Amino acid sequence: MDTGACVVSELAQGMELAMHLKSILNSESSSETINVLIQEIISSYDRALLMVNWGESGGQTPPPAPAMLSQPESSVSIDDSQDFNQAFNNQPDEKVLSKKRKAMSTWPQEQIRVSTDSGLEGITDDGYGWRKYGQKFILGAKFPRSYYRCTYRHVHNCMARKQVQRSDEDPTVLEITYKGQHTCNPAVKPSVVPPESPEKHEIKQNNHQNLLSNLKENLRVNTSDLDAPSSFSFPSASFETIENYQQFNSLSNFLQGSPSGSNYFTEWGNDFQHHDDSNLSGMISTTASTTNSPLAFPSDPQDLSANFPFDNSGFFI
DNA sequence: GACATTTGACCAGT
DNA sequence: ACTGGTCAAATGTC
Repeated sequence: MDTGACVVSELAQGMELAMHLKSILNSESSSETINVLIQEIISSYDRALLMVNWGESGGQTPPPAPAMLSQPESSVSIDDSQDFNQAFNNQPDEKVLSKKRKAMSTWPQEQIRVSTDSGLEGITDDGYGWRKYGQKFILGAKFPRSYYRCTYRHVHNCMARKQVQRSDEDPTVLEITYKGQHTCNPAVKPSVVPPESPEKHEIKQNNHQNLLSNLKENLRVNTSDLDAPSSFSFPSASFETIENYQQFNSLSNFLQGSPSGSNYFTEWGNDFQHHDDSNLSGMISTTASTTNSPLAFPSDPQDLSANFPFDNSGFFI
């Protein structure tokens, strides 16, 4: 099956699952059933997105779905790579400092590219807290590389790290490399982090609603043209002055979900706007896969069920 | 005061 | 020796 057909199949399956979900949300189904359905919908779109990306990069069929949009604690089966788990389990003891860096190079690694041109600030937020611990100009690169580690490194001995670098070719693209796996669980964060204030909760809810309404208004998937993935359009918004490094750095920090930034934008961004020229793979591309993607889908069943934006012809309504 | 970022210095790998 | 990655003191923000 070619990429386009696979994408259509995945999207169709997602739509079917969404319909099913919508129907059972009106009945008295268990929350477990609902969660399973939601996870399957997410996985389905996840695979479709991967296919689009791989299709564009060479028209190949993607590797087995890594469920890049799924949370690690998902109850649905995820294609957990054995290599990944082995590498994860072999994370070095921090005491062995002399061999630490060498060992770290073998940690599971995932690189994604996120375009800041999309206005999808929240798309890089993976629900984890990150703390910047360094910045360095890399030889041959126009822009500095920023180093982040998990905020709960000491609390949960979480050794997850990530590096963020602006692309030389396209300054609006952030290349984010994740190293290691979180051993902290975002679900237990409230024991460490104070509960969200009502104001923040309201902001978050508004973002959900903005997301959905803007998706409905602006996002269209032309299923008849899926062999040309660029037709899968995501919107665009203007970026700040490129030459101003400080501005970029501030934006970068904002994107990384630092507590002073946008931890509250945990879903697919909050400011979709229509733009015909941007394309999905330019906005997001994955060059390696793990089960712990930074990309998050709305997890609230209400958000997913409300006016799920496909019609029968495969278009977003 | 607590916590985050910045940035020069230091360390380890090649 | 060079480079990338990390540390930690200084500084900023809430």
